[in-house]
Amino acid sequence: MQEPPYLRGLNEPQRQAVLTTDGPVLMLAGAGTGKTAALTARLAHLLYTRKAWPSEILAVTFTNRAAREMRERVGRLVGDAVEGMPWLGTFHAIGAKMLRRHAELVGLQSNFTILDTDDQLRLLKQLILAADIDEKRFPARSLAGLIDEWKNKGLTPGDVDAGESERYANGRGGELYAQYQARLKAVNACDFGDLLLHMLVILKTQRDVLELYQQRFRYIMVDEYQDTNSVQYLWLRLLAQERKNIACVGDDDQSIYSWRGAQVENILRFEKDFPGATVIRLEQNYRSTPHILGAAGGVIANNSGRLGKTLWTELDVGEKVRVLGVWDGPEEARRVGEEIEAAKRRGTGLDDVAILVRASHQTREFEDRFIVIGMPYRIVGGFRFYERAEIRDALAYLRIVNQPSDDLAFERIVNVPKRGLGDKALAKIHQLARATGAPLTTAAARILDTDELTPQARRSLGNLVGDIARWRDRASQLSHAELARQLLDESGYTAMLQAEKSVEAAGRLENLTELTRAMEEYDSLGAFLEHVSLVMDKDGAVQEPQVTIMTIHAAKGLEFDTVFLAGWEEGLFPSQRAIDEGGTKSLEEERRLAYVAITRARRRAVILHAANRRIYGQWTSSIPSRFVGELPGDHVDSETTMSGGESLWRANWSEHADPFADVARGTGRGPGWQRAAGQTGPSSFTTAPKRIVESQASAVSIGNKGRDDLSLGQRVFHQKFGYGAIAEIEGNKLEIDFENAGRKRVMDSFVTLG
DNA sequence: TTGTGCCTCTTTTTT
DNA sequence: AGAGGCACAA
Repeated sequence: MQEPPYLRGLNEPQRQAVLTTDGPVLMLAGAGTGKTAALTARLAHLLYTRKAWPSEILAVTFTNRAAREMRERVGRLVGDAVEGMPWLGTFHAIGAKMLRRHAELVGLQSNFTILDTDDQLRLLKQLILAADIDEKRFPARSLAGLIDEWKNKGLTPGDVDAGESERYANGRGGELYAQYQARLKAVNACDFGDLLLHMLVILKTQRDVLELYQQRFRYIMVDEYQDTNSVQYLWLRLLAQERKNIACVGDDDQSIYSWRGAQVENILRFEKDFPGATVIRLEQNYRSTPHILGAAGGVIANNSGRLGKTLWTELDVGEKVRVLGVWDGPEEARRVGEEIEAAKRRGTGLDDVAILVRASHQTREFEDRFIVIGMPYRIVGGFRFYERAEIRDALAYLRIVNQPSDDLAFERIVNVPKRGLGDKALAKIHQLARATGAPLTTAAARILDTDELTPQARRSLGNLVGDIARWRDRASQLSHAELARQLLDESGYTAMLQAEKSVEAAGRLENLTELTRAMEEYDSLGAFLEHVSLVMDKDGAVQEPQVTIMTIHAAKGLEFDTVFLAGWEEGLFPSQRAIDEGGTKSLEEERRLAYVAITRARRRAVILHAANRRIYGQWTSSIPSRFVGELPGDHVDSETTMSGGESLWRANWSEHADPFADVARGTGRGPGWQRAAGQTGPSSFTTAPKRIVESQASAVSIGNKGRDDLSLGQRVFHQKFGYGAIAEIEGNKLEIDFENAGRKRVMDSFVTLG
């Protein structure tokens, strides 16, 4: 008998994970052990053997990216059947889908709006103000954080006890939470947390609904189980209670989201929660070399309370992990740039290279450097497309057209662009709205008939109200993309950006064009708005090969041939906060982060640490991370560009302007020093390190063909810096006085004639 | 109502 | 350093 195609190439434990379909299954899958392959094969198996119809499988992931990937891979195995899988998606997408069907059970209408964090914060600020609480002492942000935490734990306002309530404004936390929920209901909206919490309440209180879903979902699969929080856990437990066919995949060593409410305990406790569970360990790693696994394993071994896995691989031993000590942040960026150029010459594609950092601000140093040397790069994360102000503004306009009662959208755009409708006018509209129980748009229309507003404000508001009414009329006749374009023009939004004439404004205009283009792919305005609320990312167009720069968090689940791990210094990684506040738990999470970081690499990993770094604008001397010290010696090579250790740094001072002559320097002996000094003891600073590497003077330029279209004084345009005039030409390097960015040195290949 | 200068704060951020 | 918030002036 021929075995089905989806089993091809799977190892024994993977097969077991695929074929053990019934009863609870816990799949402990270490980094790079092919868990997605096993998971998708399992899905294919369920469909192939007719154990379930596509619509009878609940498959949840955390990220849209993971959901997309799973959909694609299952599609490859079973073809179109995947199209019929309505319940494959993120927790939030699935929550939203269910909630729209049962919205009335929690007092919402099924076309409720999903608020973004901006709206949420604005709403909370209003409540805080109304409650006469000093927002300086008790910031809206912390209340938002607290409410989010409660929702993550599955607590409704009624469940918040005095002790919890005490955490905000002397015990008024619970009261404000209740008010917030009431306001959300009033404007027919909910936040991200509600998508899960409302559904949990429904499942808990409505027997028939629970039974409906328990019946429907013959099989449940959960990816990244170590990252589930309490609501998600409670959800799953309810849904799986009846059939108990639940398969969870995870890796306790990769739990890095506790600050978002994730409970590693969920995975540690699985066998207790689901008695009789089959536990399957995936330990064969297909991704990394033995040295990389050895280095990662050595670090993570310092954590306690692990379920424990031993990764092994059949791959060749490969290169050792390199630890590279440098003078300061700029040198770190310079060195990485040089290394990448060298790797490129050896044939490594730039798409195979990533730089991983602990905190997003670290990306900047690399960005600056890469612009200078002309290294193509992309930054993942940071500002996401749909979180940009201009996109949110545009969306708010669309929301107000789509949903007249969307008060928060109205507030957002009422004075953007500036229409002379400030706090005063808005307060009056609010007052009328409250008095009549009408939404803000209605109140705004009514207030025009009164003499509440100044003539100027009245005229301005009249225009806006008329505009909105007109757009609403057109909504039925025009495509929504076309509507968006007209709306942006007629509202004056486009004009506002055009008037600004800055590089940023030009970028914003482009983003808006991109937005309207993206809208064309959706059937209706409603469908598009649902997409943007839930899928807060944009699949960027594939283009030329680029180096990827991102945070370690963003890199989870990805892999690269060569990985640079920057900024392994005490205070940066592990972060100062983890050191100061969270105790062992936080430090262990940082260590897991280090583990995730190292295991992203297939063949080469380079860990960097700088002796000096500017933190909050202040030059600070730093010592290598304790995690550097935890790397096992047999898997690591250490180098430093500061030859001879500390004593010779002074010689370097003449070459660098010493920016912190007055900063007290520590002893230089700290957690990571032993490793950093090249496997020598803490007392042997005078011993020469294993290898001395001199920093190259400057980077090699790429694309060296000179240009004959450039001359002094020529006006040019640069992607990042905008318009400027050439002040100096030196080979293919230019000095340009930018109108907004000042004088910068850039490669000629990066400018176009302005 | 809008523009300004000072003060504070600063991790990570899948949804 | 750099952004965002807030109090005050025009």
